[in-house]
Amino acid sequence: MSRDDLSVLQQALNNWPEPYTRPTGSVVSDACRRTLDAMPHLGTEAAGWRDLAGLIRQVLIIAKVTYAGDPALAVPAVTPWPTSSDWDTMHCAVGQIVGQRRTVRALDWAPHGSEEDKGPAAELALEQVRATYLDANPVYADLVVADPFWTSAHRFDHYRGEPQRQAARAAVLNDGGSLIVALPTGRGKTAVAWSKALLSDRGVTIVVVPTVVLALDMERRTSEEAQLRGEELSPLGRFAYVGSLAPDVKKQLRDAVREGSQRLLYTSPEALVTGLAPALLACADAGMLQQIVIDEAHLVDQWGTDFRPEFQTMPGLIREAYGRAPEGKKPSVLMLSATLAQRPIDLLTRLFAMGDDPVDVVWGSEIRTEPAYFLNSHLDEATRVADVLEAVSCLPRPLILYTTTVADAEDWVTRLHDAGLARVECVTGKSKDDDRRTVMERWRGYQTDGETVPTSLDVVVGTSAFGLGLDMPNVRTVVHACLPETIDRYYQEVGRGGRDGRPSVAYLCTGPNDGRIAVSLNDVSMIGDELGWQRWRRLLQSGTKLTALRYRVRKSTLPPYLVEGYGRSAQWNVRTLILMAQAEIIRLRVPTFVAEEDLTSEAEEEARAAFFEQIDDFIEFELVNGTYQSEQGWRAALGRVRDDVRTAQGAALASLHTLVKGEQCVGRVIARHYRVRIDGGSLGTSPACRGCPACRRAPETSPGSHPLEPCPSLPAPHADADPMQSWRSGNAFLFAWYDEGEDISPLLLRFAQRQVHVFWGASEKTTAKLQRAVAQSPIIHDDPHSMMPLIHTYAGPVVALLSAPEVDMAVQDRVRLGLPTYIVGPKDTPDPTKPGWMLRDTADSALAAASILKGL
DNA sequence: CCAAATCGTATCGTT
Repeated sequence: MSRDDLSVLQQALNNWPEPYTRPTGSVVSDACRRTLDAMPHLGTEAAGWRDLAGLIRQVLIIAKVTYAGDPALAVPAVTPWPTSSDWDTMHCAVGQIVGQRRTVRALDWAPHGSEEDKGPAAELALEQVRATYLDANPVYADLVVADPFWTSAHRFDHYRGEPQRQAARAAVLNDGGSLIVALPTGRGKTAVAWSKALLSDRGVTIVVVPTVVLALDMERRTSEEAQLRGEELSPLGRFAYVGSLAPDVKKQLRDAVREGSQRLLYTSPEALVTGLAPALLACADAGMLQQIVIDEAHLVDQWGTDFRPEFQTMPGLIREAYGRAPEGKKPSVLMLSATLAQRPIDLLTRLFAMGDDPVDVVWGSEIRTEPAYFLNSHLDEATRVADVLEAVSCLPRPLILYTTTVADAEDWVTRLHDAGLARVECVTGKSKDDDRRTVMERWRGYQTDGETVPTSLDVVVGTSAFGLGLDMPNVRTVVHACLPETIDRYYQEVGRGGRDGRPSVAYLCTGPNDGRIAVSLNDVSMIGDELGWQRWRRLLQSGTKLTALRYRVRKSTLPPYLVEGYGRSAQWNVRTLILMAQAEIIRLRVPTFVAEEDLTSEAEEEARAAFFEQIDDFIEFELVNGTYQSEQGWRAALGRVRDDVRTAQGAALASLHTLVKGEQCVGRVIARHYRVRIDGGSLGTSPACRGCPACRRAPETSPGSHPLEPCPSLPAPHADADPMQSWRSGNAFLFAWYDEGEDISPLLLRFAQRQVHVFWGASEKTTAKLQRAVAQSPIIHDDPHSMMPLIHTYAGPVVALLSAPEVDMAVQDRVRLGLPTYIVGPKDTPDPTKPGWMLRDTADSALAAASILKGL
């Protein structure tokens, strides 16, 4: 990708200050392209000497690591180009000035941290930074062959690895249950979320995303997909329901959801529980609500508790929809995230359990292998500033500089400008939507519509506002000039680098005041015992009891200790109820209008009008059990929730302090945070580390950057999941035998039609044919040669096709475990457990294929 | 008093 870097760039340098056009067909790196984009603006507001020096340095190192040798470029030695001492600070060596030019060579440089400046650790540090410049595409592990349903839904021939395969299977097999899927970024979770919708020809899938930008981005992708398949997935051709839409468009979208013709719709939690709620319920009533997807599901915990409560009132609406949907047409709930730790898993498991079934988890969690970590902590702010400036100057672009506060981000932009870096902009929560979009386009060098534009930014300084849904694969460096308040935030921000699978650098450089800011942000504001109890009593007293366990209360209810309502009081009531829902004292529900009996139609109309007038102020819940009555029990339960939150938050900050010390491997500390326990089982995340201070000091102890790929197991189907059960007459297996030469495809088809999804031992051609025949029912091809064939573990029904008159070991094991199995084999298959006997004579359930076909 | 973002609907009926 960098073949012509040096010749092209040298030409451009020779031409300067005259404009230069790169020959068509030349192949240059991203860094070279950026240099060419910057050069005409050198000396103006748009490009400074340090921008050019940083980019030229990057081009030289790319050439060095890609082709070896010690390449040089002849660079103008006149203002505004860097002076000799400027090049020095940029870790570049210069030659004598000849004819107003001098040669420049790049020297290796790595952020210096706790490891020795010399010796093997320092050498490793340089090597790990060098790897970031290597201009070569990563070698991916073998692709996994697609299941027939995956090909049918998406036309993909392969999965992006084992975790995606298991996630996709679980999502499509999920029938009215709640499922949490941990899948790393870049493993194609969008396709996983779409499968159910694209496989069927009816039903509505609502995808809840945290921001409008994401909703619009996904709308674009969905439109493209719909166009490509020539299918109408929305009567309006719209897929995002956001506040800024015109009222009539919103109405049409609601109507489309109501009648079930909107196949896919992206929206926010707020819109879901307000504007869309009635349409959603009507859709569920009609049995057309197929699936609700919660994208970035960790935010239910991270944002739901004290920032955007709708993330946690949302399950109330979903539960309502679930309850109303006819039996057999219950909506499935799919929660997706790349970064799930114990606390969010616990919370999602509690809040999103519908009906009596527990929430299932498919654990494909992986640690990113791209970053090499560098750490440094300064006791003095001035040295930190100098250190960060050096890192931002010398590390490869595109680069993100994270701070915690908005003021720091803005200060850094000024500081970098003053230092000669002009291709720098800032994105914080204060930035306007337009500005954010412009920054992305100028930084990436192409617009949302794919149109290429010149790059005019290499560095973005941001707070945590910069990142959600960030679509930029080739970020090479992430620098933190702060101490993030949780390891989740740190890991998420580090993970913005190296999305293309190529190495990146993560440099965490803390200063003296960072600890204080981190602690204050780490503290989640929750209502206390005393005030909470008073609020709860008052809510209950002034509320309406709707049924034995169900209440409607008003958010605006004032607690006894307040005489005047200020805006925040209502918020605290909601927070109190949210905390109680976390404590499982109550379950939140959505306010619904129920007409009283024996009312005249006018009176009912009036009641309805009054209800909708106040609906914003209403919140409904049901009591999970009677413990609310005891103040002691209430306090204890809420205390536990608060403790849980505080403990989790505290641990998430403590992990970061552990990191900063540099004594433990960064990859291991992160992996440890993403290890969870559920139902007594433990779900681990394999540690991985391309490099960090601890591993550089003791490389022999490093977990290395090739972790085991996870192969999550599929959840067991919930009750009554085998519609063929009667054919096994209570036994684990049915033996369906056929005569020599008999065509068994009608039998397999019958199994598929009766909702058996997993086929083992059949050829890919056979299962693909089955999928075409049943179309909407997912067919899973269980490959005997895959890492973990389903036949060994899957607790749902499996059709096992014998290739010879002989029961394979895997099938025997399955039968021994008592797992539901339909063995299809030749008539003369012997019983492996009774020498001399035929299976058709010994099996409790054995039938000829022909008689099964007749009976079905 | 340190960061993060979103949002306003609805209606009838019965084996």
